[in-house]
Amino acid sequence: MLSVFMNMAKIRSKSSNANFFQEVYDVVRLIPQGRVTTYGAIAKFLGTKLSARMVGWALNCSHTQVDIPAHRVVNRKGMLTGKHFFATPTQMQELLEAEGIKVINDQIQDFEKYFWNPSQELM
DNA sequence: CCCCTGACGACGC
DNA sequence: AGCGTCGCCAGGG
Repeated sequence: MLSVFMNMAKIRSKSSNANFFQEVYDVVRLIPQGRVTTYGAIAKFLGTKLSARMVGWALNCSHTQVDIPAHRVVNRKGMLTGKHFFATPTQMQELLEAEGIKVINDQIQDFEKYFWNPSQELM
């Protein structure tokens, strides 16, 4: 948690490529239950140098780590493009629905309502 | 070292 | 409103 602020300072000076996984994980861990955010929002929060692609890539490497709620990260349209990388193809949707988020055809319903913007919420 | 490949996103047509 | 292109940047072949 607090490391996010450390990260912000770090990034402001110079972001470390070696630790940017950790920076992504820290932000993802802060996503409240029942809320979702996007790859791009995380990338922007961490400084735009990290393109949204890199955020997805970092999450990919984290699929072993259990304490990362990666299911709360979707693309900018609210689609579950990463569901393929979970244990089962339906797990991501099941996790979201267990938190009260409705998903139809890999698309989160009322996405704007659940969207959590780190740049805005964390300051 | 060059080329390809992405859990993405902005833009143009 | 959809689809194609291109920029993004780290790894792998």
